[in-house]
Amino acid sequence: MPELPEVETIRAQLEPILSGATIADAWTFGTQKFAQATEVVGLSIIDIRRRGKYLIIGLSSCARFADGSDTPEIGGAYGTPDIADIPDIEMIIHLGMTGRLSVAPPNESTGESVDFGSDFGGADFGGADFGARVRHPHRRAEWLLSDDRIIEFTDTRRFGRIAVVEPGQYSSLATLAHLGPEPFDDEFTPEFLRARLHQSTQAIKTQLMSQRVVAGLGNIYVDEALWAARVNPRSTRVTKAQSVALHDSIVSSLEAGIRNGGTTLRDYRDATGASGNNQLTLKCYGRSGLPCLHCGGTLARTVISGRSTTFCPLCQRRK
DNA sequence: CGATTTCCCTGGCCGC
DNA sequence: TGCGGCCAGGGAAATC
Repeated sequence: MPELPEVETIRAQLEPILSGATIADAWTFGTQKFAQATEVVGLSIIDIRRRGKYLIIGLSSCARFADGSDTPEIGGAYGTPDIADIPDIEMIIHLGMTGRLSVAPPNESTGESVDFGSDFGGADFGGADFGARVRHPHRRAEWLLSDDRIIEFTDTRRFGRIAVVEPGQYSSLATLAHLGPEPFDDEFTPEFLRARLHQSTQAIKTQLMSQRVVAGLGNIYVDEALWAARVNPRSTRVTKAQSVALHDSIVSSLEAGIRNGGTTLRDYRDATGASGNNQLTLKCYGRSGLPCLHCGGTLARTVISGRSTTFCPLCQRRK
């Protein structure tokens, strides 16, 4: 499931190849969750940023860049734009559980049908601008670029979402509107973490999953971070020492995820179609019944706010 | 208003 | 081999 490291991996791959591209046409699967994808036709991509698990694609009707040219200068870290303009429009993409983004080259974009393999059997939705084209059966949106490449959004389980908004106007996306700080920002400190956790009586895992305390954690990285910090997922309070350990483990588990190209358990692929490698480094998630790598006890499974949770009953005792 | 529960989706897997 | 049932889970909506 794409969490912050997976979304960041995809963002870093897409920004250099899509900055400056102009969207010539768009197609969407016929449901409300993806319908707004067509509202960006005619606009140019000026940057691709990320907040938590949300991709934010900045678009302008008249792309101008900081150096005065009409082409972007690539190289900014974490989507920092080198563009003078503030986007006219933002397209927000959430990958949900199974969302994938990729960019098809021109020779696969028009003309002959694309062979997706015998198990797909996708229907031909060919239109005038996209040409005759067999779409993957779980394709939810496509954007045809003026250079004939196609941005493809595929989402088997349709938990993803696409929204087009005025820049910074996120009231239609409640979670994004109330998103906590980025885990790598200076604002996110052990003191901040502890203070925010103590504002609610909900279980720590529930709070971290809410995105309101800190942005970007999902089920995998939450379980990893709580285990590494030896904090019980049902705790409602943390000591100062625990807040330091938990802050550190949140940051380091997410950094490891990025460094390893994301976690592929089943569905996740990056923008090139490649699997990540972080699943090889997981020490807690999915290991219930196996030995705890801290204390040798047996990791247990429970359910917290409807989510499968793995933890060590011995070294993650409630305090 | 905050906390909790339900629902959306589909493919993979299990047992019979 | 086929099939019913269950599980995975981010986030929005409904309910408590």
